Amino acid sequence: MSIADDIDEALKLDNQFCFVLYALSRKVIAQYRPLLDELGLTYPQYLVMLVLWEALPDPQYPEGVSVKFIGERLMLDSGTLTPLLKRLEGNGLIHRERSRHDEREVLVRLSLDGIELKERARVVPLQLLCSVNATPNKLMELRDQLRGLL
Amino acid sequence: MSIADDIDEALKLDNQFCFVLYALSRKVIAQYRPLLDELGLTYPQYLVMLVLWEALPDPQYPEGVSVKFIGERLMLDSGTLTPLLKRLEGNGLIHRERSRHDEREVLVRLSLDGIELKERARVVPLQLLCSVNATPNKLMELRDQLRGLL
DNA sequence: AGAAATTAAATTGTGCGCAATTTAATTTCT
DNA sequence: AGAAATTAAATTGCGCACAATTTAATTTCT
Repeated sequence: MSIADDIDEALKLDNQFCFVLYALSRKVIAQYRPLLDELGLTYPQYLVMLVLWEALPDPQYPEGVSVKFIGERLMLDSGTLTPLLKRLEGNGLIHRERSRHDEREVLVRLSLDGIELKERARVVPLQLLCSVNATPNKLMELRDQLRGLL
Repeated sequence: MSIADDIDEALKLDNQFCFVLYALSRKVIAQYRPLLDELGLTYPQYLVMLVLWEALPDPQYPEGVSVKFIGERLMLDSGTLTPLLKRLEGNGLIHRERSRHDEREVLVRLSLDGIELKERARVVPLQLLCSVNATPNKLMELRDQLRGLL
């Protein structure tokens, strides 16, 4: 087995870590789709709602959280988030307004509908678990290993 | 710890397997970007080239491979592939033409530039490995575990 | 205080992904 | 053979991702 052969092997699709990651990520998101359709959310919108449901009860953010805050949690920039947040606002799930303390920031808060949606979203994680071909413990173990690469 | 608390835990961003998958997939693709920029390819275009470099020397496909074949390897449909292949054709890396045997099919072949590009792409897998924070063996192990979920 | 640098969002433009539909060719029935 | 069903790509439309730029507000220097 020569070095040239090693390089040829590395160029094969099935040997590529990143392709498996890319394909599996799309596959699992596809498994979320029917569940999130019920809530009227896309997967990235669902992630934003998770951030808001988790942070906004916290008295640390009485006026809402900034776009920057959401972007840091999800590793997304304003080019992705601004139009996404406008859609969530258009669907009545959130409010957006400029911060009074720092006019550069836009603060995002949940609307009543947005707060209520959390109850309907509670079934999603367990439902999804059923459609994945692995035990919860195995998934947690894999999750922790993958997180180490982030 | 009540069941309601378990559900609240499951709704937290950091506990979600899928978010880690989604974020890591984007992060690793971002690490490919500077390398692929050198080749004038996006990551999905690189994957198509990998399929072609791997399949087209095979005498089983003397006339090229169909869009369907590429789509099955990459788990992508014609809605994604048709415009992507048109861009690769526009950049002179591939040829596309209707099959004579079955006019429904479009056969994709490598151009001379497309064949030559493989030599320049040979450095990519090793270069990428250097930018990932894990040993090759660890990555192979993770890859095999993730592939089990595909 | 006033210029320069930094920061937060928004905007613009390109390229995916994917659902849904359309078009055209081939295969399967009867 | 001819209708019906199936198949392969293409097309249409929407929503991300992300690079690059712009706009406006705040902070840092001197």
